[in-house]
Amino acid sequence: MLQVNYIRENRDRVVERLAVRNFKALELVDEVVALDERRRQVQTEADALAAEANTAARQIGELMRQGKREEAEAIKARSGGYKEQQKQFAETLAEVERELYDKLVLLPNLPNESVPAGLGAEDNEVVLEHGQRPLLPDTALPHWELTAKYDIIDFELGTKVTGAGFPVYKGKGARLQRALINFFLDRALQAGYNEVQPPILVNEASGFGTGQLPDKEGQMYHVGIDDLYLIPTAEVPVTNLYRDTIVKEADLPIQLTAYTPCFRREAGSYGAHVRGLNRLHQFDKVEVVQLVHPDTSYDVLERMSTYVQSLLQALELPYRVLRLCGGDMGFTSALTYDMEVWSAAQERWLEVSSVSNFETYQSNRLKVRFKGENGKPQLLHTLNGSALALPRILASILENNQTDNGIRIPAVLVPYTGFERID
RNA sequence: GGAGAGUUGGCAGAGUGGUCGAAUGCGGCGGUCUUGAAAACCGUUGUCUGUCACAGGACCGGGGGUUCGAAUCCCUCACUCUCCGCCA
Repeated sequence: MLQVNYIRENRDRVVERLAVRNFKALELVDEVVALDERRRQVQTEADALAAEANTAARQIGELMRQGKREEAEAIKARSGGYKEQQKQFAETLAEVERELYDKLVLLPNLPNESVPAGLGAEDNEVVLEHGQRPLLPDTALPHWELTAKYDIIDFELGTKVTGAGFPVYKGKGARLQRALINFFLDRALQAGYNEVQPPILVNEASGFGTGQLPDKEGQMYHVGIDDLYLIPTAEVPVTNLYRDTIVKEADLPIQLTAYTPCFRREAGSYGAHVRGLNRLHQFDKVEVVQLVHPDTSYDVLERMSTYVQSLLQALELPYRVLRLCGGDMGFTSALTYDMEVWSAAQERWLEVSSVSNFETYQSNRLKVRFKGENGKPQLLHTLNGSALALPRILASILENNQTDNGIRIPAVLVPYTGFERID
C-alpha cells in the first residue's frame, strides 16, 4: 500500500510512475487526495470536540472533589450532548477512512526508474543469458513422458487421491525432490539466510499483510471451518512474522529462508503449456526474504538476483534473467527480476524464480519498521525471491539431462540424492 | 471438547470510576565518578495522529455498551495459562 502522505506531496510523480504500468491513476489519485483531505478535516473537528468534552469532564471531577455539587451538576447538564456528537463524528470518520483505504489498496506500487514501459511478457527486458542450450536427440521427451517412463512422478495417482495438479513423487523422483530442498536450504544458509519453518496455514490478517487479500482471494485455498488460508508462497507467513514490529536498525538486514509446500488454485488454467510440472496446485519451494534498510534495498536486490543465478549455475541449467516491464510486474513490486530456465524438450523458457523489491509497499501495510538514528520509527524495505521453486527446476533437469541410458543428475546434487542417474 | 483464571509500556508487574499514558523494578539511552570498566548516584526512555512549530486528539488484547468521565463496570469476540478429556 502506498503512503498517503507521499501521494499527497507527489501527486504528479505518482501518476507518471504508474503510467509505466499502463495504470491510469489520475482519477484515483485525486480521489485519494480528496478523501485524505476530508479525513483530516473530520479528524480535526472530532478532536476539538473531544478536547471540549474532556475539559468538561475534568471540571466536573474537580468540582465534585471540592464538594461543589451544584456547579458540577450544571456542567453535567450541558455535557449530555457530547456523546451523541462524538458518535456521529466517529461514524463519519470510520466511513471516510474506509473509503480512503478502499481507494488506496487499488493503487499498485510505483515502478522503479529502471522498469521498462510495456504491456506484457513480450516487453520484458532480457538482462542476460547464461549457459549453453543442450542439443537433444530427436528422441528427446518432454518431462511428463520422462516421469512416466522412469516411474518417478505419477500424475494420475495424484488425481485419484486429490485431483489434477497434485502429483505423487515416487522413488528416485521423491528423493530428487528432497535432495533439491536440502540443497537449496544449505546454500541459503551459506549465503547468510536464517532458516525458519513457518505455518503453512495463515489467518486473514496475514493474507492482508502481504497483499494476497482482498484482491487475490480466489487464488488461495480457504479452510472455511476455521477461516484459514493455505499459503500460496512462504512469503506470506515469513514476511508476516514481522508484522506490527519495530526492529533495531542494528538488526538489519534480516535474512530469512524457508522451505514450504505452496498451494495455488490457479482456477481456469488449462492446456498444453500447463502440462506436467509446469503448473501445479501443490508444489514445493524454498523462499528467501529480506527486511532491509531503505538505502540498501536495490543493492540487496542485485545480490539476491546473483544468488539465485548461482543456484542455476550450480545445477548446470541454461537460464536468462528478465527485468519485468511495467505491464508484467506484480501489483506490489517496484522492481522484479524473473529467472527463466531453458526447457530443451519443450523448447521454451520456464519461469523458475522471481525476485522483487517491494520498497515500503508491503511494510506500510504490515507496519514493519525500524528505529533509525533520530529515534523515529521508519518503514523498512522488504524483498523476496524464490530460491527456488522445485517443479520447473525438476522438469528442466529431467529434460536437459536425458540420455539414451537414463537421466544424469547434476554433480552438486549427487551427495544429496545418493545416486547419479535415474534409469 | 469440558471447567476455571488471565490479557496493562521492550520485559516483569501495580493500578476496581475523575488528579492515569499509567506506580515500581529490570532493560535501553545520556551524564557524574573512574586511567578504563563495573558498582553507585542523577537524568531520560512507548506508538499513532496532528501542526511551520506549539497546542490538541487516540491507544491499557479486538469490537460494542453504561457514565459528564472507563485501564477500572457490563456485553461480546479472539488469544494465553491451569486442570480434565482426546491425541501424533
